[in-house]
Amino acid sequence: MYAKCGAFQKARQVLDDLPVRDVVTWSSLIAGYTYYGHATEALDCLDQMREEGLSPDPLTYAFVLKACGTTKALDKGKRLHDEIVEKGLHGKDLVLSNCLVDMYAKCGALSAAQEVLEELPERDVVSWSSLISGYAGVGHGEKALHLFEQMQHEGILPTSVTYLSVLKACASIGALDKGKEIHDEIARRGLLVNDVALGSAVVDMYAKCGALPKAQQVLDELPARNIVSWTALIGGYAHQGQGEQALRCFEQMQCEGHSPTAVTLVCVLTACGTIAAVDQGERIHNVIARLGLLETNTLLGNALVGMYVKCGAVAKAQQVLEGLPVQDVVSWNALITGWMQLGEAEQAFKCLDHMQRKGFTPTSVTFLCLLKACGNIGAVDKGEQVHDEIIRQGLLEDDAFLAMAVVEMYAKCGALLKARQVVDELSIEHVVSWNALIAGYAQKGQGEEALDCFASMQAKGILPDAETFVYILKACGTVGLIENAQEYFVTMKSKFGIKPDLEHYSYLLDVFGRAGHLDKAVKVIQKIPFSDNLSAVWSALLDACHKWGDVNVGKWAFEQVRQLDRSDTTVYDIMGKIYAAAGMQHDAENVRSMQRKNSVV
DNA sequence: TTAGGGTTAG
Repeated sequence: MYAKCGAFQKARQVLDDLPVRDVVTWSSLIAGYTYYGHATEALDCLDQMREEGLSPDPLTYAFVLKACGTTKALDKGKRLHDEIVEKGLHGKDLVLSNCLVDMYAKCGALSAAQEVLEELPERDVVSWSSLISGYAGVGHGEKALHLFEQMQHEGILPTSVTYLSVLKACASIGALDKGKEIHDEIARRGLLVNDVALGSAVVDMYAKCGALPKAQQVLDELPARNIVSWTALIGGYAHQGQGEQALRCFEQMQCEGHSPTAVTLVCVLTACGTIAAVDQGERIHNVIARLGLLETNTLLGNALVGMYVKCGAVAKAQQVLEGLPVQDVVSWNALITGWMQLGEAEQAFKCLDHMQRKGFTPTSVTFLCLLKACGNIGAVDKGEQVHDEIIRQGLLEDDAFLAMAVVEMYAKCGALLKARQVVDELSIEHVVSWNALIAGYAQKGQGEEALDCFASMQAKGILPDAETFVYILKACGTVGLIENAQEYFVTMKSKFGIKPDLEHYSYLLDVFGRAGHLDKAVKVIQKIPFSDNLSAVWSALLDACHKWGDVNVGKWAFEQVRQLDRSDTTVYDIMGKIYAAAGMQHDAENVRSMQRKNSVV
């Protein structure tokens, strides 16, 4: 009774005073500890009962396995598994077997969890849900959805708990269509009526898939909503950069009488950061300080530092960080990012020094940021020091993005030979580091070298991606390789299955535009299969018309673009220049007056 | 006795 009420001291005292103790006594205490999240104490009790010569029964095992899961005590869990097998309990007691699946899943040993499930003579929705939850929890959404299919194939009906994990899986991989399907199924089964958690998970799924109007609609129509449902929506808006919407929801939520939790406040701070709403952020900061939440919550402290950083108030961020009761490497990284973004590489390195003196070890994120700072200001020496440190820590071996950042740093500093050397010496080759190198050559106008890299990477068996072709086309433009560009544009789809996007069309058009082949540039623009955000492409064509003095194509392009978007004033400027350069002052003046009228409207 | 919703740095 005492254990169940969470009165552990009293429960323990009663147990200690008992003249005779048995498995049931101990199990009750262990159950209490486990239930209230005191996993370490639960595991200690197991050792103590063994010292008294008592042997755990299936019930005891169930509780301690749960404790192993919450503390990620995989080794201990494995030993218990062995014991259970030795005692012949495995496969006899489905509840116990499910606890094993769950223990492995929670410890991240997902293949072990799956193995246990597959060996079971019979399994139920809990066995499957445990495994699915494990995969969904670490972001392996595809795998989780696949297991969900398999479960249904065995004729097992999902429960609300299963759906929670499946929705999480959809959210983690942005599987909107699948998520919608699940939502429909849940609604059809009437499960949303009295399950706030499930409703929140649906809101979260839509929000994480970027379908915010739908997320909002679901929240509005929920029979019951709580702080979690609101937080999911606010977090969704914040992540999509829709800070105003997030803050509006935050207001509405409070009007409905829900008090924010630390998690809500983290999301709201993120929202403030996306729209640089430093005043609002400061108000939240005051609320947090008043409630004393920073004492216990590092995440909130980090979010606060991140908010000031994103608002550009980096000095303030530093001040806040220094005053935090608990700091961690994330807040330091946020600060270093802040200085980097302001172009203050010196300050960024000072922070590195500071954090190391405080005993924090820099992570890949720290190095990524410092490399960016060096690249931005061309500090190749500093960059080389960072590179050496990364090698010393052995981080280049398994982090392709860090390798890419090293290459990018050297390339941006103009040390292209060094960049090439790094790529050649990488133990794990990945397309992103080649992309950084090719981009570097393209940026410096060394088109031939860029194409040479492209050949080398393919010779090594690395497949190009969409980004590779962006830089390849750009490289062709810098040296006027028209035929090559056309060929690459065709083969990226035919040979590599990469559908060209707007950026590819823009660079192809630019190749022709730069070379004066305006007829070909026009053909490119006519072939673009999308209609949104085309103004930059039209501007590029007009620029080319200006460069080559082609009034006719210019006039045609000008009319087309005016039908698309009359508010874009830059095209009037260019058209005016084209007329003026051709000596057509009257037409030039006409365009300018159109522009004036337009800006009045 | 078994599965469970919202959060930070690039």
